[in-house]
Amino acid sequence: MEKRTFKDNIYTAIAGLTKAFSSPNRLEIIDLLANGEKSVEQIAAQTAITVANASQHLQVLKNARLVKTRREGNFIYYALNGRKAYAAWKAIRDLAMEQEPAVQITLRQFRQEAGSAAGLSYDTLPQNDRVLFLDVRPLDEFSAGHLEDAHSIPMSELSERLAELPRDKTIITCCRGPFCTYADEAVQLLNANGFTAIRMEENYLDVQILKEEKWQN
Amino acid sequence: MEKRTFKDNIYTAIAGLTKAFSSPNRLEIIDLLANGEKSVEQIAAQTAITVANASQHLQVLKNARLVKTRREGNFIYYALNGRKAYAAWKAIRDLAMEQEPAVQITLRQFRQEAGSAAGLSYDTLPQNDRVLFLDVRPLDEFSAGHLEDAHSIPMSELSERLAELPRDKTIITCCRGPFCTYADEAVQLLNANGFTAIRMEENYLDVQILKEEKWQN
DNA sequence: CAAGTGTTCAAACATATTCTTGAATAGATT
DNA sequence: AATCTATTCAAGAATATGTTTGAACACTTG
Repeated sequence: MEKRTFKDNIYTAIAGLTKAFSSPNRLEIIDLLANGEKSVEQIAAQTAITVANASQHLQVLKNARLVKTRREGNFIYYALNGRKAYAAWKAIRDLAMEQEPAVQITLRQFRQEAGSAAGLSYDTLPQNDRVLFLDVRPLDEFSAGHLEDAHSIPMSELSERLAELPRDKTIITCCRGPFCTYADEAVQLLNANGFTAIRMEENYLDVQILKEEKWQN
Repeated sequence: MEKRTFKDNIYTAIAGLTKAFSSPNRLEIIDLLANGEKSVEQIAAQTAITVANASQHLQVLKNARLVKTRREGNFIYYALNGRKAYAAWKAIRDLAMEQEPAVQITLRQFRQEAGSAAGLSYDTLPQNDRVLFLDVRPLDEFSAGHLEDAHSIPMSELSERLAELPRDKTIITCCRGPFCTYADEAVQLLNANGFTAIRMEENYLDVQILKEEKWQN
């Protein structure tokens, strides 16, 4: 094989993969699927994408092997395909948060308006009995994976279940990650009700990766 | 700010970044620049891209803040902008090598024809005096950064400088990374001349990241 | 200041990508 | 077998992207 042919083939193949990452809608889908499998309808409902369009994006992701499918009854559930697929999305996300001004500005402005200020990074958080980790994602996402010591109250039920929460601890709200707004809404609600709440920046997968890296060495 | 506006802005901004990664030519440029700064002409010469086209791709990369520039005399030198930019490219590359059949097949076939078989990963390599690390990249790239204990002979000079190499050690050739062919050519030349040579899979930056991760924890 | 060199720009063309709409399909339920 | 439901497909319009070509620009050197 020619040296040039080799390189062309390699970089073209990888570009096929990165193209799957290069649409806002697909990024939102990836970010969503990182929190557990979802049907096409569920995905369409949680994003501003129509069902047909979501289906097409999912085909693109599937052809790039970024997602895998599972059928159950009438539903086809899509899920992220493998740890490295998430790792790639995380690397891109981290890069954007570090050096993409539009991302930084938008994040800062939204958080400021939402009253949730800057989120805290997991590894700067105290791990003692003065804090409570509160996962406000829908229950099925919590079931699919969560921080060991997290308490679950889906955002949709939070206002009715405030009694479950301690008033003498700092509540760390966690959700789907830095671009998810559940944790911001939770912080707002909790602070308005006399609790002390802060949002965590990462999602549980990020924390898991962090811990694995620590163990590994 | 509306929740929806927030997410649209965020994911659109990040997609702007990933689009910069989504062209074969730009990926080749990124992979090249990871080994040290280069002028537009140099980049065009090392790839199959015309100067004008390379310049345009570089503008795209610059707008995405993936590369930075430095002027010296008549030349403008482009370099990768920051560790996270490389980390993102590496995450994508690793993902592709793990689960993109086209990449795996092309790599295997090329290496087989080149007689360099499968490359070895740095962390599986013995670090004793039975091996010699031989960096066959051009001298300026070696100068920009290399493995501590590596010996440098640019591929273009290798055939005339074989006398410098020991016949009683295993020679580990290293170059720009898994998609660079210098190390394969070197292995072929060395084996044909009675040396024992194997190519290393990673480049020096990958090894550096690997070592940092070990130190960190 | 003129000439030379490296780089960028602008226009034009061909090709890809995205979203919408409405119909088709595959599997489950009745 | 007929019906229902979730999902996918197909076609078309609007927009975006990649490459080539030739000219323009910016800086250095004579």
